[in-house]
Amino acid sequence: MEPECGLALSARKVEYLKFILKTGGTVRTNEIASAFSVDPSTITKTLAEITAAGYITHIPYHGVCLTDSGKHHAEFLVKRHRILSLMLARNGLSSQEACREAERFESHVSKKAIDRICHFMGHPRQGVCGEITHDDGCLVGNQMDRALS
Amino acid sequence: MEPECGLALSARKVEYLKFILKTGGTVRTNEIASAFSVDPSTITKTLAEITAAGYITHIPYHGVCLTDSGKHHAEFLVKRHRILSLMLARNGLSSQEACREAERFESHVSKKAIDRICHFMGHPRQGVCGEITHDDGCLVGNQMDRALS
DNA sequence: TAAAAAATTGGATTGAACCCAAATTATGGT
DNA sequence: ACCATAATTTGGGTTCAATCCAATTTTTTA
Repeated sequence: MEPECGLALSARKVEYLKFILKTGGTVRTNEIASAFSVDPSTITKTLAEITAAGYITHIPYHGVCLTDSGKHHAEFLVKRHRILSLMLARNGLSSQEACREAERFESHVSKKAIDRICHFMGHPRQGVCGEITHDDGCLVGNQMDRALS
Repeated sequence: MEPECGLALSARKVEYLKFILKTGGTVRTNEIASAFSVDPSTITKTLAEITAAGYITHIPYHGVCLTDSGKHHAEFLVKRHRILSLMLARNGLSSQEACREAERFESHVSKKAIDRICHFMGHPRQGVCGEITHDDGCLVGNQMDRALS
C-alpha cells in the first residue's frame, strides 16, 4: 500500500517525465527547458534527481531516456492524468477545464485511488485528452477487479 | 477568474484554517500545534501569514479567530473538501478513502471547478464526511446556475 | 506573587524549484 | 582536422514554505 503509491514525484517532475514519454527516445535538456520555459541548468539538476529515482538514464551532454521502470511509471502518470480529467469532465467540467484542473492536482492522487476510479468507470479507453491504456502488469479484467476488492 | 480562484492557501494552511473553523471562537496556538503535532512556534509563524492574508485576527498570547472573509473562505474550504470527497466516493472510493484522498489534493482545486462539480451534482446536501452547505454569496439556484454557464 | 504554562522571537535547517555566470563538451562548416 | 558556436553542466545563490530548538516574554494559577 505504501510502496508504489504514485506520490513519489513532485508536480514538476511529473510534468517532465510525461514530457519525456510523449517526446520519446532520447530527449535533450534544451527540449525540456524550452517546453517549460525554464533555464537549462534547472533541467539538468532536476534530471539528476529523476535519474536518482531510477526513472531515466542520463548520458551527460546527450540527453535522457526512460528506463523500463520509468516508462512504466510515466505511463501510469499519463493514465492518472487522463482518468482524472475524464472524471472531472463527467462531473461538469469542459474537456479543457478538466485537463487543466487535473494537471494542477494529479501529482497528489494515489495509484490506489486511480485504480478504483478506473475500475468504477469500467476501464474507459477514451479520455478527454487522449486514449487510456490498461495494461497493469499481468492483471487484467476479472483478475484486476478481484485484486482491487 | 483569477481572483478568488481558491488556490491562495497552501495545503497546510488550508488544514489550519479548516481546523480553526471547526474549533470555533478563539483558538489557541497550542490547540493547533497539538492537533497537528507541530511545534507551537511553527504555528505562531504560520498564523502570522494567514493573518497577513486577512483570514484571521491574531491577538498575541491569546489566540486567533476568523475574520468575516476568513469564515467565508474556510466555509468554502470545507465545502471543497466535501464535494471532492463525495465525487470520489461516487466514483469507487470508500468514504474513508475518499476523505483521505481529497485531503491530499484539495488545496490545488479551483473554486470554479468546485462550483461546476457542485452544480453538476445538483448541490448535494449530504457528503461522506458531513453536511454540505450552499450559500454562495447572494447567488442561489437558477441565479448561480446562470452565472456559472 | 512566584512558579509553571503558553506563546512568541530569533536563529537555523531542509527541500524543491529556480536563475546566472563560468567552464566544459559536442558539432558543423571550411 | 580545427575552431567557432551551440548545448550542457557546474558552482554559487535566491526564494519560499514548513519546520525545529533555545531563549525570552506574557499569562495564568496555586
